Amino acid sequence: MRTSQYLLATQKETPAEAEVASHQLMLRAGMVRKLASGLYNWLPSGLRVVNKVAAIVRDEMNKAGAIEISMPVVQPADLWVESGRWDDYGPELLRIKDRHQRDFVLGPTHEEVITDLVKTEVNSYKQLPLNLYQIQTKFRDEVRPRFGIMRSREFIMKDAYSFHIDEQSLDETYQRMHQAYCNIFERIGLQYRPVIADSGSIGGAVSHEFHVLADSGEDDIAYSDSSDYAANVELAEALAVGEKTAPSQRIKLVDTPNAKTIDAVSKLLECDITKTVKTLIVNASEESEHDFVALVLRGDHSLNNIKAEKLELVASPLQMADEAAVKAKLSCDFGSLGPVELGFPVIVDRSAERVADFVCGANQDDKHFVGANWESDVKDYSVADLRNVVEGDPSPDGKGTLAITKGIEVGHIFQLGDKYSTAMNCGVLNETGKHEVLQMGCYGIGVTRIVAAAIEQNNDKYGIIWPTSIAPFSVVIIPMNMHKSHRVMETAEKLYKELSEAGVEVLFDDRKERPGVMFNDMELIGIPNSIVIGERNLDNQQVEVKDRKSGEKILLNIEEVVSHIQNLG
RNA sequence: CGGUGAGUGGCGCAGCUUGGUAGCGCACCUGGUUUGGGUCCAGGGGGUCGUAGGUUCGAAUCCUAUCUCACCGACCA
Repeated sequence: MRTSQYLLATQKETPAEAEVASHQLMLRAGMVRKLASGLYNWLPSGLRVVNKVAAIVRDEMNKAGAIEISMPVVQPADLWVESGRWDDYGPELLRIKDRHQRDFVLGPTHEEVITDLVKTEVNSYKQLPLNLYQIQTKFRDEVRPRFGIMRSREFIMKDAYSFHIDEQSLDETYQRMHQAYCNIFERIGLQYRPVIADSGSIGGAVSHEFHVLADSGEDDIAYSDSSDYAANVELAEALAVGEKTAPSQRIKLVDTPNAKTIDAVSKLLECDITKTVKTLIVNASEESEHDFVALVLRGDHSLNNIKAEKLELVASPLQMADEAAVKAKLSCDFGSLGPVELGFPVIVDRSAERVADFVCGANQDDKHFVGANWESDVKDYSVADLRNVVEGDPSPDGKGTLAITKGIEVGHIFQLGDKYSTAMNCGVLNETGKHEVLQMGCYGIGVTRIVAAAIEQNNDKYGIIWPTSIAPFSVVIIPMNMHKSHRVMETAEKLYKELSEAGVEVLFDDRKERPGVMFNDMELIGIPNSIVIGERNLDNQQVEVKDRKSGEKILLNIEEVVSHIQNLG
């Protein structure tokens, strides 16, 4: 491709709306242009990258035994009513009507359509397992589209759905998809982690997210420094920390005027914050005989809502108790609560339970207890994992300690079980001739999001540094003053022809621009290699080949260039 | 949905307080100049000042309504 016949569309200035690196660079490098909030045009360079990513995903999916199909973006509402998600999905689902006033949706995902398809096309267990996928545009009417391509409303996703006669078969395919995803991210060349995830509202039991590690990520991931363990912070199990010491003090009531927070109390009483506990009152579940449940954490730890609401005694969704209602019962404010003689169930975090001689609220305004102990002073309580993990906690798998990093979710795989197949009555005849509902798995990869994530992870002050696997071009020819020098032009044309014929994706910057302009544009776009041709080196029949990532330059004889570039992979 | 801020040539912005010929930089076009890291000079084209209404002799500027966008929050396969 010649730049003179291409739409390069680079720009010097960064549009004010772009916050994150990938968004800024994609705009400046001429990859995308915004059409409206969360909607983007893909320009030639951007589309080339999208297609590269899609090709790798497609190849690995095929290798893993999945079969490509294509389903419509517009879907009839009936199917969503049938699955129950017409009501459950909320405003993120864009609903439209056709000319006959029939309801349709723009597909944010395709569980309904695929389940309906398989229901009619697959009738026997002999046709299973089956894993179907598509690479296709999705639409989600995000509350707040942001970060450019990272969270747009329209995006390209690879979504696969597998169907099984039993859970064992589902698990086999799930493991195979897990491996295929690892292959994809490794082949693209990104730093990533598979993490144990919450299956969320899509339902199902087992689930992993695949995260590209980058500081601008929206999710927090806890991972072990010495094993493969990684989990979303929301889910990471928090083991007990701190030594369990024997009680050495008797409980004592002290005045703590105006000390309503853990910080204030520990400061006033001059005690370490890890020797305090805090008490949070939440609404109890309906099955419970009480109105409230007290959740007790060590002073420096924070409550994990997801863990809390999974407890039997706790109402789901989790709801903090109304302060007035608590005051009516205990006649004190939130700032003076403690687990001693509360009159409703007390659940203590594992780490809080290890603290002896602790400081806690006395359930009287402006009073706290010091030297309190579980066995002697609280007596009736249970212990559970309630808190968020923090950096330095022991890893739940027993190997190493946890660190926390930011990640960009680029893939998510689920074992759905029979949620959709039951709702939509999707089954086959089994070996005994009886109708059996299918087990399902679903596996998504954000193709366009990977493009943005790759930039987040690979850029410098000059621009994008594409991994070779997904670069829009493998090499660019940058001639110095070609329009003045016949020798330069001849060499450039020759190399362009030879590289093109060798099947190398080569860009030829034949614009009548100054060298600095070309260097800057090509570094911004992030092409992995450039061939600089100038009078200077032609005297020795040589050209310069420069690596975008390392900045290293080497001189090569002209006839060596093509094989050298090919060997770079 | 709540909070904050912004809408002026393709992009980045000034002008608004105190109403009176719509400006600057980048980009674009023409000519020259320069040529291994975003040259320099001269000339040129392009804007219903988000939209609608109002006040006024006169509105980018003041008032009202409305739309759009961004950031923070809530929410989220």
